[in-house]
Amino acid sequence: MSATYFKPKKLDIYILIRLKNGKSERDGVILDEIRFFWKESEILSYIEENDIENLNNKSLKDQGVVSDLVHLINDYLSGKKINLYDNIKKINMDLGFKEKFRTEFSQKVMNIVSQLKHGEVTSYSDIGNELNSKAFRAIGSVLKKNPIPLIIPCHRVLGKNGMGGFMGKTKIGEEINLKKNLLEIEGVMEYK
DNA sequence: GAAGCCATTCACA
DNA sequence: TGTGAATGGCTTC
Repeated sequence: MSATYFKPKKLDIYILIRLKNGKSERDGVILDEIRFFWKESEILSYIEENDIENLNNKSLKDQGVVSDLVHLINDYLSGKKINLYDNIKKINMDLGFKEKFRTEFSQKVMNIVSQLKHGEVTSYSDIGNELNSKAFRAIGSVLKKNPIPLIIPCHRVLGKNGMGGFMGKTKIGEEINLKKNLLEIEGVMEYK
């Protein structure tokens, strides 16, 4: 397990990236988690609490992959119309999709969300319709557990009557503002 | 297994 | 607007 963090040029936040090596030698690097922080000190205590070793570890098999990912995220946040989900495959980084989402339902939800294009938004009920399910709230529950926001663009899922939640929160706060910021970067104006 | 939790939605006042 | 019921999958015990 290793981690690195950086401050993107365009947003006043810190982004922590956690990685782990695949099970076998042949496997590449698996993206374990992406997490946002508003203060540098919060990252350090999070790392301590979760017993993360090797911050900015240089021994990870392929450090190039990490800097590629940081570049990709910076490009995306600068307004370039790239789809991180598509691009991450090109840099030989694995998402550990099946490991992260174990139930059929959550895999289907995440599949739909990860197919959303840059600037495209949907709603919890639209996803439900696609799955022939009325489990709108369950869809929210799945998205809440998304450990790799940005890559799986859960910020592109809005409620029928407004923003909906983000990162576990439903009331307007820093988290939801970040969701708004991301949508603004993508040029999405049709939300309240 | 059952109860309780949810990043929702819709109808009705 | 605002409340309250319906909803179904997931987590926790």
